[in-house]
Amino acid sequence: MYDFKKIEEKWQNYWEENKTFKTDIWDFDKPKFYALDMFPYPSGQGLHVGHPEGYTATDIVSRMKRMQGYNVLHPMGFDSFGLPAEQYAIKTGNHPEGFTKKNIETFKKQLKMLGFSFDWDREVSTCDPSFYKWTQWIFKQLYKDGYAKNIDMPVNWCEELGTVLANDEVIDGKSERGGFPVVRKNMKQWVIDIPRYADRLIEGLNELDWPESTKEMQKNWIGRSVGAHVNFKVENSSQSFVVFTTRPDTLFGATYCVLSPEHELVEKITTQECMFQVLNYKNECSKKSDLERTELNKEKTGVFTGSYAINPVNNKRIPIWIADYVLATYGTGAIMAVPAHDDRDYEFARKFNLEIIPVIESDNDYNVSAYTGDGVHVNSEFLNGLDKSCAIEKMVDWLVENKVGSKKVNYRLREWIFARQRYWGEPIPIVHLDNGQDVVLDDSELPLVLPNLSDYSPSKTGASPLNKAEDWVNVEINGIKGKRETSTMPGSAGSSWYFLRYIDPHNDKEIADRKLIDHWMPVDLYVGGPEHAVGHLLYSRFWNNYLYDKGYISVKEPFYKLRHQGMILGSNGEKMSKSKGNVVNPDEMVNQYGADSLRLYEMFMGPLEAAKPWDQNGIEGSKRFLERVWRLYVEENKISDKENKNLEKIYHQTINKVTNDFETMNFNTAISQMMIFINSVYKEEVFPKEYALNFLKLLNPIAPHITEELWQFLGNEDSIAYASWPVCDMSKTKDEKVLMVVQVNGKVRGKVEVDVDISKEDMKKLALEIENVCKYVDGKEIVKLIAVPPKMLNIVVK
RNA sequence: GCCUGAGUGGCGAAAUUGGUAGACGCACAGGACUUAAAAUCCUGCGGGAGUCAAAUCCCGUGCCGGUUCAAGUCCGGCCUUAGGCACCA
Repeated sequence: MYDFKKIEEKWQNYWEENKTFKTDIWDFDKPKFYALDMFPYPSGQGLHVGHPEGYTATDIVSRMKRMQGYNVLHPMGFDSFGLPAEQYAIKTGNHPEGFTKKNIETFKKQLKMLGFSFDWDREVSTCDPSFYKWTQWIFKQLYKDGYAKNIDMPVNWCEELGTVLANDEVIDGKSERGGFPVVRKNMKQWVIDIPRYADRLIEGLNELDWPESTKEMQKNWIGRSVGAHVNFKVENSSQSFVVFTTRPDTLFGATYCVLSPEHELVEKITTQECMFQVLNYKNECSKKSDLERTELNKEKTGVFTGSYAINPVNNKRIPIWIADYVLATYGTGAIMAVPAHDDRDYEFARKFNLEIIPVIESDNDYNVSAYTGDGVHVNSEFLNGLDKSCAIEKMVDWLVENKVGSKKVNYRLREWIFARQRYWGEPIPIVHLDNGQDVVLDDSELPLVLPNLSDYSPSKTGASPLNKAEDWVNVEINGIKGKRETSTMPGSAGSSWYFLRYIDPHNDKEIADRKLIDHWMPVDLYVGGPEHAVGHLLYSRFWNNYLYDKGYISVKEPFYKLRHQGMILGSNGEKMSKSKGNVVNPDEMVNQYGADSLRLYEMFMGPLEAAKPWDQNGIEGSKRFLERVWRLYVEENKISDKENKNLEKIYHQTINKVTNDFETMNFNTAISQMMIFINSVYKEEVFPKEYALNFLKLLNPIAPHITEELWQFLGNEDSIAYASWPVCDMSKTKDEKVLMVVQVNGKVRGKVEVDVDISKEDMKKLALEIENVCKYVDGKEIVKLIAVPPKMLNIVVK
């Protein structure tokens, strides 16, 4: 009987005791393979069934690579700073560390129960001071190089959470965690200047084996757009402002300008008569949250400043408005409006009766809409007759010549807001001295460890809970008093470089030994959810590129090959949630069917990246297959030293398909091939021992416990984990006879078994011996014969 | 609105370069074994026509059209759906 409980416990203990999966990190003789999972946040709920999906995928590849002679680094750790632990602390008054540690223990137990071949000696945890020492150290480098800055800026403020949020933590104007409203607020903030790496981060994508959709998402998130700056003078004033436009060629069609309400010039240029309404409008806008701004996006609003700008290209006098459809944070916070060729400007112009001048030829009705298509320029003096790209080029030349503008690239990507007003995060190693200077801590003072608190709750004013630790906050450096920075780093800090730490997790001199980094980076395979497509994966790439530039790493890009696992849905096809009662618990599944069955089922469900509904019968079917394998080996008495020619072909085909499918991560089809193989063996009297042994190796990456047990049952003393991967003899995968399909005019009319090396003439001859084929050919003229020897012959008749 | 994917039996899904659509599994039905049940094994399983049974024929990969001897696969135009972005000038 297949007693999975006994078997799984036995082998998990064996692996642990023998340190079977410990990586010999300094062994550079074998080729290396670094297989990485996105490490989990150790929540109080424990693992859900989605976790083992991605982890099994990397585990399969890792186990195969080990058998193929690679030195494999396959680590696991915990992204352990974060909000739930902090909220637990606020509620109970207990330190979040205890809660986090307990959760990590639960996670580890669950991960071990699933039989993953992690090297647990390399475990890292981002909240561990010996780890965050180096997070702080990297921050320090960024600070010294001017990438980390403490500046006054509008931020996403969440009142409920009492902290600022990064752009990717705000969804539809609400916080990603909790769904609380988020407003814009000006605050002194730590930011990291990621836009300076924007071009690098776009270019780097080219060399990566990543899903195209993820690359596309990153490109869109960075949002590079090429255009021009144009300088507009304010009439009867010494003031001027710069606008950013991607369409400098439409400058002759600019009929007004718009400044964002937050633009610094607004008060300076507004006339006395307009001042009241302008200030009023400004005030209204400042009160709007992001959510309201997007909700109100149906109707454009704005007010006239009373002033006029001079269009540099034709000295035309055009009104200056302010409107919140122009964003303060993008470009220069000011635009030239070309209502004839831009939908937003058109809408605004129609509402406020502003002039619309077409400068691109079309038969568009400007009473109905703007024309945003391409065409030849008109009403544009020296641009008339030119197409878009020529006109842009010529206009930019003109702007430069006349010193009123220049070419300019803008990015949608904003600075990375790198501070949270929270307790449970890495302290920022900065002291603000009373003399106004900021000082970064000396390396010898790292890690700067979090102080204990009795009350972890944030203050409503936005001050970090760390302010309450007065002994910790107040310091003196060289006789000058000062206060420590009290905001902490965001969750994405530690996760932006943890993959480097696995390489040398106990090193207290540097991030990791340089020789080890050189050997082991980049990560060869990285698997995680698509929800990290922009946040984590962009930040990590940025830090890695930066550390490369600093000479600490030898590769620019950290993750060579990336794959996402799709979400496992409830059996009703909806997202699993407690309220819907469709949650599947992995502990229960392991308890009922075993880890091997769960792993097998999750890999058999469908393509890794697809969203798939859970089917309770499916996991039973997977267990049934493992039981079938078990009986074949233990009860059927077919295994012997005899040969069996009948199995030769399918055996080699199976090695070939499983190896290729594991490599390309098509696990579902690899499994179906193994099922086909086992079905064939059942039909035979003799199962050659060599085949039996090698099949276990193929199945081992997916179902490691049962295969270890059967491996031992067949007389082996060592673990199967390092047995050499079977090699396929391609010459034996070919058939001698194949089924030839005979078509007449593209429709299948007959089938006949033929030799693989059949000639075209013989194909025709055999085809015309088939009665049903003759029925369609007789009495007609054969126009053409299309042969794909030996598989298919199509007879075209008239 | 824009950018990515995806749409194939009752269900999850297969299908190198265009070349037998539905492998493998689930569910279901019938049978064998059993006093009986479970387990296991065998058989069938897209729809329709046809037949005692078969042979055989027609239709069928979201919809409409096209290219081709041949289209799930390529091209054009839609529809639906998932994810991402969204007043980014």
